[in-house]
Amino acid sequence: MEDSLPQPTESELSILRVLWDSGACRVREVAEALTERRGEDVGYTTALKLLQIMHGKGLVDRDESERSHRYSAALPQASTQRQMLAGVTDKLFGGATSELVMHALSNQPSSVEERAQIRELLDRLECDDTESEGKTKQERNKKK
Amino acid sequence: MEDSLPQPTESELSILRVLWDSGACRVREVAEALTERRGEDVGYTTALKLLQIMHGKGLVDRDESERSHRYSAALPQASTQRQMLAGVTDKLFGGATSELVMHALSNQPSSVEERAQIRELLDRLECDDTESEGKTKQERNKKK
DNA sequence: TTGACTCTACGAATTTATTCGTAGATGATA
DNA sequence: TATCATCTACGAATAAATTCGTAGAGTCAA
Repeated sequence: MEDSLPQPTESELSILRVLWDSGACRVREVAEALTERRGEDVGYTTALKLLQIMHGKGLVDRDESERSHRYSAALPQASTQRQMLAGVTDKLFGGATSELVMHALSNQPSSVEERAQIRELLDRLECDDTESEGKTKQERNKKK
Repeated sequence: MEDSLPQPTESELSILRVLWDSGACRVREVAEALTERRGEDVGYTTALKLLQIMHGKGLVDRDESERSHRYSAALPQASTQRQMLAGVTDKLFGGATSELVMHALSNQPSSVEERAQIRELLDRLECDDTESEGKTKQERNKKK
């Protein structure tokens, strides 16, 4: 257990990205950021309504201590990325992470530095596997 | 240019997966496969309607030579995976492929063999970069 | 040729997501 | 106090995705 909130919709995700980038925001700031990021105007009440819905779902926290409320993402970016990425891996690759990874690498350009970083991570993962020799993968992944 | 069809919706994607796995299918087969894959019953006419819509969008081809039509995916699986993965990379990681890759690897277990395969791919990509030394990345990626 | 069965087509109900207008409260200020 | 700007709340219009019912045609066999 850790999150288990509803998956954000497309628009909700774009709002979360604003909040992750900028920290707690007022409605006006969110509406302006959205307007800037898409080319198109996003009305004030549109942003407000979305934030209210997201608050209802628990996706954002709300600080009501001032008249203009401040909203912030309820979950850290990494945790949402993980949850949604797992969904994509399932829906698009039948759960095969390595397929997803290889597709991503083959189809989108990467720099030498990025690849080096990925190799490092792979090495670290190799280590983890070695350390826990003798345990099954299930045991290793058990959280508690 | 290569595909440029509308992105399949969630249900449409689940139908495409049936077609990719099984090749050309009749409506009945699709409906049954869907019913099996989700735990829940998917009505015959539901599958039919979806396939008709997808045919309208160009997502599937239809062979009408027999009374019960046969549907097949219009695009290969890999090409759809690439297109949708690019979308996810944008929406979830602001376009940073390497971030997506590292998240995927850190958060979902992988086997030694899979990691070896990924390293191989990374090496191959390294080669490509070396071969085209002196050219800018843009030049290298230019298609024609 | 009648009846049971299966198929396509299509309209329509339902659900979910998105956008926006309006009402009423609050606060600053002339 | 009257006016203006800004805020929240909320209903409702719109759009998109999903599900299903029914009509009508083709096929087969008794």
